[in-house]
Amino acid sequence: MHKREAMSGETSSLNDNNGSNLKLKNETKRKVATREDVAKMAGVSVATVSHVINNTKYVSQELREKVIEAVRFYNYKPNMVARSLTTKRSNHIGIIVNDITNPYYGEIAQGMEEIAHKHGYIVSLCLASGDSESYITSILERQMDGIFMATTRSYDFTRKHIESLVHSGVALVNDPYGIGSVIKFNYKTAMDNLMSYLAGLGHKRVAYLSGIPLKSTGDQRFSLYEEGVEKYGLVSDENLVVEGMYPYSTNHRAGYDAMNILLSRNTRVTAVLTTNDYMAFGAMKAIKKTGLRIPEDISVAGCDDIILAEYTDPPLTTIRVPKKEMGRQAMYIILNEINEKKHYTKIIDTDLVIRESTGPAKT
Amino acid sequence: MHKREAMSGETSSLNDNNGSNLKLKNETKRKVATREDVAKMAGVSVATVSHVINNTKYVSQELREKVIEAVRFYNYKPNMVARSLTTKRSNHIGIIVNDITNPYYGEIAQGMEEIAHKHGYIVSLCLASGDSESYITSILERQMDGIFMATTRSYDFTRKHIESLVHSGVALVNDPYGIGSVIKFNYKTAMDNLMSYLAGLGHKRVAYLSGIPLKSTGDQRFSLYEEGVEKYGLVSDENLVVEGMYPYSTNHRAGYDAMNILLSRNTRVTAVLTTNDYMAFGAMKAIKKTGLRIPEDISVAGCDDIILAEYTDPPLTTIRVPKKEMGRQAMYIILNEINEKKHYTKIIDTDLVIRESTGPAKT
DNA sequence: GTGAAAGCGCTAACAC
DNA sequence: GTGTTAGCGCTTTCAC
Repeated sequence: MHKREAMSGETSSLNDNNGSNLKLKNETKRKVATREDVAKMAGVSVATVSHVINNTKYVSQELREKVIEAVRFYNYKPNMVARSLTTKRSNHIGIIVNDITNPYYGEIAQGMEEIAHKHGYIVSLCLASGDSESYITSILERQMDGIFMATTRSYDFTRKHIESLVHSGVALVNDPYGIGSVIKFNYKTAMDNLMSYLAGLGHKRVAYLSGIPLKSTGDQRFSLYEEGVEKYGLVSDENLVVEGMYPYSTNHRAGYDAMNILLSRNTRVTAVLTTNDYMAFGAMKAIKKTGLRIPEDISVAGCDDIILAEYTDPPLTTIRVPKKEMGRQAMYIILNEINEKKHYTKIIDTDLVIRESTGPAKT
Repeated sequence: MHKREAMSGETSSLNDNNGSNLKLKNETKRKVATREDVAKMAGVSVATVSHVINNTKYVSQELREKVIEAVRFYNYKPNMVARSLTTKRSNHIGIIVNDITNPYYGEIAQGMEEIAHKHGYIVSLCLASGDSESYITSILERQMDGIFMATTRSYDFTRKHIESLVHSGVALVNDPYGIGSVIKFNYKTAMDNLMSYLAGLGHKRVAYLSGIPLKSTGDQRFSLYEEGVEKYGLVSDENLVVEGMYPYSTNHRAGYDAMNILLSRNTRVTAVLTTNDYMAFGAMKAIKKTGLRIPEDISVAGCDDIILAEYTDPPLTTIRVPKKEMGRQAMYIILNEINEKKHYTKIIDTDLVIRESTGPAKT
């Protein structure tokens, strides 16, 4: 790493007082105006400054204007850290995601941030790949007001972890024990359409590639897959199911590996469903590598409909889920939960999107 | 939204004192143990508790153990908000990105978070699509220690904005005015290889699709493109350059639109370069839509090498940039800058990755 | 309508 | 080696 001279003039610029008459208690620290400076300049008390800033009590037009001017003069910004300390509200929420690299989570985070920002909240990233204990600690230490556990890995969190959050009054969405609020996608119609569509194309042996443990997580889509197999008279064979392995992941690599396992089982599979689109991409790669064609030899369907699903070779049949909307709704729930101390349940519908990665079963 | 009964038993559970003898000043607020509770239980002063927790002074083994036990008993976590107020360090940094939906930014954010988390920092998301002024305010209010402006839209921030950050002592990486530290990719070799490669394939009319204004941002890649055109004797024609339009964006939509503009100009183009992979995806879509083939009619090359570039139809030739590493290094720089009050410059090399979206020029 | 002052949980002198 | 205490910047009773 190349060091170079400080360009901002360091100490000299730090001592430049911007023309104001701030009294600096500590010359070496940041010198920003506080409510006291503002109060002094406006010739009022700090309480009054507080009231005009927060609109928390009527203040005469005259003083109000003086305060506003002083605020402007100093370019004064309230110190949220100090405020949080007294109000016990950090206006800081967290989103726990598997992998922010996956546009699926990116969209959720984006939707969430949109609403959070609009309401004066800030959202911090907690990556579920790390040590979950340390994130719990972080959430607690930072006095976060809420957490959206938008991760398939929420089972990494013990009941004790979650309870310590609840105990501290953290608003929870999608905790693995259903203690807080719940928001989820409803795959029922979309999955039924998908299974019916595949059955209609003559598929008998449809596989399910999962990146996560199936039973413990109660994956709704897997249940619907099983129902579909039954309903449409498909072959029920546990060799057609590839479960995730520790350390569970649902990326393209996981899809690639799962598909190779499936192929090695010689199941005469003609269609595969995956946990998400990323896994579908990996599965497609594995299929092509063996010289098989999509969809002529094997049809592939993903889930999520991330942007890229449209651009793959061939374009991916998948289930479209309103990701950004989930982020927004999760934030609304957290906002409500913080204020009302109530829990909510929200179900969001999904759709089947048919593209070219699925076609008639090989005869 | 369906309301349902609070499942956690609300007030009753909030009054459940967990067996501890915390004195609750305010029964309706969160009741978490403070250092005072811990001190009392351990029979020491609050200062001593502080010292064992922060390892800031020697404390006798005996007291140390007592403190640790009390900490464990209460499951005590230091209140970072209070700590920040006194230390004037929030251990909170921000990353400003265009679009967290783009895996390019996802990877950067992930690398950053990895290092941040390891050092007790938390990273918050600031989406550049929103009102930049409000993010500046937020950064200031929250007393953030540092900001990585990992966005092509940093020109949205005025000099005044940036100076207010500097003035408050916020460590800056990649601010648009070069006041703070700088981290960037070096495209020189990769771009030269790409231009030489295309020239070798017989391409004479190579286009450049940008999502951002070209001159003002000083896009290094565009300069290198121009150099390459010169060096390899390609056709220099401003019709081959499509500049971004306000509101600038570099997503697949922007690529689609830019490609359509290019096609409408009848330039007999045989190869196109784009600002990033997302734009390349859009460009490919536009090309295919007109019935042209890739790469037989038009070659396409992107930049970034996001995961999906490998899976498109056809797989995309692109420039591989170590995104996660940039995130890590940016965080290291911020860490250093916070402690050393120095600025740094870091250049990261990139590579050309040739896939099937580029081929011989149409004759 | 406005101000004084207590207190949020912590750190860092400074005493002892 | 350990304890006391004065703030950090803010909100919020409670007087005036």
